Amino acid sequence: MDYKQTLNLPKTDFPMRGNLARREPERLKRWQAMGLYQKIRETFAGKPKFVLHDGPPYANGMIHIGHAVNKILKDFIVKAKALSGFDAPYVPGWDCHGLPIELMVEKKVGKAGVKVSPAEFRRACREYAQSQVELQRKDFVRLGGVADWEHPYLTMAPRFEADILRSFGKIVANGHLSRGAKPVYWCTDCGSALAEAEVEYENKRSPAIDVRFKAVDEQDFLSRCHHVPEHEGKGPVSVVIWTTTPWTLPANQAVALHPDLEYALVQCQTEHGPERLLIAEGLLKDVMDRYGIEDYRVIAYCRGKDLEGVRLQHPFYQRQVPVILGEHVTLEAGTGAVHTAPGHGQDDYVVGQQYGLPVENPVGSNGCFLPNTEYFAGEHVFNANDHVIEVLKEHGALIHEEVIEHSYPHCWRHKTPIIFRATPQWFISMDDKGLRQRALEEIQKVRWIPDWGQARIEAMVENRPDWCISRQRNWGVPIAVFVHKETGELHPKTVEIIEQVAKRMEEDGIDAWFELEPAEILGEEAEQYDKINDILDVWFDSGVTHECVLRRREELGFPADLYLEGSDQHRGWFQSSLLTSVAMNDRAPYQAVLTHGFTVDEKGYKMSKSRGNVVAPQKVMDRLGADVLRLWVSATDYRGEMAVSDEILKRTSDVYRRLRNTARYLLANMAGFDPAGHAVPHEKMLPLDQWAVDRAWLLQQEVIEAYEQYQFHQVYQKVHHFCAVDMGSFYLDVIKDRQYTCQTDSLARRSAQTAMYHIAEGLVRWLAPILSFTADEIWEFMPGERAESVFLTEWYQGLQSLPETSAMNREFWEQVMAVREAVSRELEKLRERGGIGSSLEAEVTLYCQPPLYDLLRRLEDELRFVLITSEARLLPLEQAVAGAESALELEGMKILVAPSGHEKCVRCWHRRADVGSNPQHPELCGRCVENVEGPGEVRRYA
RNA sequence: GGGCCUUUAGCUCAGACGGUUAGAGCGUACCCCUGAUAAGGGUAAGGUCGGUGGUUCGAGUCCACCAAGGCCCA
Repeated sequence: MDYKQTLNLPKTDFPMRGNLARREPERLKRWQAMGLYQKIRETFAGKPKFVLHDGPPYANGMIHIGHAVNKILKDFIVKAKALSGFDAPYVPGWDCHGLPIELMVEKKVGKAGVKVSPAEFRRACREYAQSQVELQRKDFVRLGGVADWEHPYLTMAPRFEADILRSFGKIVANGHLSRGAKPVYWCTDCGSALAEAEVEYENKRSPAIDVRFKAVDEQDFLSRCHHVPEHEGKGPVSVVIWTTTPWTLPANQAVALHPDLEYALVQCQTEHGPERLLIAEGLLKDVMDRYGIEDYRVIAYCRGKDLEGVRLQHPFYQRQVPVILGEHVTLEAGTGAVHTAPGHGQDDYVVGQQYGLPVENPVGSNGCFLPNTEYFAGEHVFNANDHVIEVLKEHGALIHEEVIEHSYPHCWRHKTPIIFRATPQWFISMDDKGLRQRALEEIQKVRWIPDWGQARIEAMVENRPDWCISRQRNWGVPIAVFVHKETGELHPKTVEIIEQVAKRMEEDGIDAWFELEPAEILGEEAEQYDKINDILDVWFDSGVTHECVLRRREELGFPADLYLEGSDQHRGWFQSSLLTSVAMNDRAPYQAVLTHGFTVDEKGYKMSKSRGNVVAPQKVMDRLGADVLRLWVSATDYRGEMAVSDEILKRTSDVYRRLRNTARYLLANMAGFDPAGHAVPHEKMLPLDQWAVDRAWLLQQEVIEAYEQYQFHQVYQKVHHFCAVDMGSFYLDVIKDRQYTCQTDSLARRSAQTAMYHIAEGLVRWLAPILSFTADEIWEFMPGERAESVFLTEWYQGLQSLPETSAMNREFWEQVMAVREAVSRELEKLRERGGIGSSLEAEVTLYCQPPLYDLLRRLEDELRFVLITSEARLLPLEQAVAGAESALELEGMKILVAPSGHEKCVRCWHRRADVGSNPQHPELCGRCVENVEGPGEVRRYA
């Protein structure tokens, strides 16, 4: 007789292999067809809200793995929050304006205003951005995130553009706007500013000159130095600067020294007679060699900081300039003293801001000095170099001149050298209305994850200069203001005008401003005003999504519960959002900010094309599936760098298979199980099954806690450990016999099935945020009535804990497992000796002292099922025979294992003395006979 | 060059208050099973905690410096 038919073997259609690359896209279609996102919204309507606000990726190029990490982490949170009973909407967005898109479009259609009209150019930008959004959306959707992909926010939507402008208007109304000047790359041939990306570095020959700046008050100067005894010296005292751009000297406002560098005052003889020159000590020899001076002597020393504030005479203008301090001063070249013209250099500008130096710019847009520039009016700056040198000579200020070749920025278009030129710009002032102070206060109130994020953004906000928000570009939201032609003041009704323009922009987008006739708004006043054509920095666009998205979308709300981006956004979006929100709302736009690290390769190096270590998310999804990618994200502690490599993904796939197979085995054992009719009440379940549910109950607390703390790698570790150890290695292995051999509808079997059912209900939800595709697939195979998708449910409430007072409580099973391990070790030894193969071929005798003896006694004759041996005898330790091995790590126990001498029951594979005792069933053991045609075996414990 | 951060077995992670032979899972090796089978079970071997120097009776765990990486600046 084929007794196999009398067994309850596992059976399921749930595939063992995920086949994710093929199956995931099918499931995506189903989600889309059923309107999953909408269904989730409806299901959770009315629950407390949790708003995770999506930071917009820039709409340019294919998504890389960093994008994937970011979106997947967000999805974990949104899904876990739903399971915890929150209404957690997620509206994705894209950042659509800005220079990178302009540059891409320039390549295609040419420069705005040159080959195409600005209006056409903007149209082309809009089309390009839209195409990039589609490209990226496709990949984002593939990742499996639940989001309102049909209705994302785009910063280039007309309504959005209008709201950006309105946000700007609020900031103006609150008095944070200021106008100033700032040096930018400037091509005198283009007659316009260049972006950094439009600058190329090439070699150029330039004059390199050394110039004296005489001390106005020599006594003051000398009193700050440490003198070498008996060398007072004589002649004028000067600080010497070195520059390769003589033409910037008319705009000089200061001389910068490094605060901590050592400077030497040198007595020497020049064509002007005896004099004293200040040079950085570390460059002294080089400088003297350059000047050809052999006879010199140091007569005093000082640190740069000793001279702060000393007044110097400008070399040819009738004005004095201060000595200032800057960390940017180096000993790489020159004299260690840096001529500072804030209107003509980035460093100079920054340090000039700190000292409140004027940002003077005597150079016109064509590169010629303005008419009121003494000596040089009308001359082009590069031609003026010689003239400047002449004037310096006339004033006795030139010490040395030569010509050098060096790397110098050039216009990528004209290939001509460019200059730094201060131009009028708009700023959000950090201090005029206390924005910096208020922002710092708001930072305190936000929860930063990890907590060092707070120190990081604090330092940045403390030190940042005013935010320059204007750009002289085409693809962006206009700074829609009018400035009085003579006074330079904003129109008194600027705030109202902005709202009028915003209304027009709701219909026509940004073109509404560029095509606006000023008279339409200003009437007769139009004559007196200039219409500003600058656009806003794109960081402003994304920085006001709290206004344009959170406040505009009904399902969201201000402030957000969470912003979540890469750690680079402390300087970027977190800060731009904070500053605009404080400027507009006087509070931070978020309650909490979470940052993740960047992806690196297995050696910890950043990913780059040149290194060839780039891992493309598309490839991972095509080869291994989005769920494996998601599992990798969950497994990695995102607080530091996140390493990816083939091996790491391989390991991740291994874990995936383990999780999948655990779920599959649970499903396979629930074949024919209907929870409504077959579920066993908790108190009637066998103690071992109660224990298994208890493990799940405990784990669920930890899983929920880990999700709440955004510690996804803990979820990963714990759930995996549960599947591999608690379930695979112990519980599921032990209950096989009971599952397979007991009667189909017996309590023994239904009890285990009930446990597996509860465990599966828990497991499918723990996995859902991470293995979204797989969990939803498992969901479909689960028995019982249930919602359409796992994402429409909350945490499973059917798990119960095991009472501490139970005779077989947690501690009891812990001991049993320790015994089991000890027995396993002995069985392994026996196996190595060739004594047995399967553990069912063995019999084991345990010689124990109390309390272990009493503990194991409780299992009665079911101990053998826990040990998966054909016999398990329990005897007092005193009766231990020779050959019984002491159990390691277990007090008072000896173990004797031996091959069973009995026949193997063909049905349950146990070797029992009673095999064949029933002539009707000569191949069966006693309990199998009972299970096959009797009332069925009774199990009480395991 | 500066600010912030990371560095524990091949991989991913644990390691309050400094204190027994540094843990887990995976992977690996070997064995078993063939009624989870492109599955499942067992046993074992792998770290001295990036490096150096301190504090301490005692440090992966505190301090200093260095190294290799990362983000953001310059």
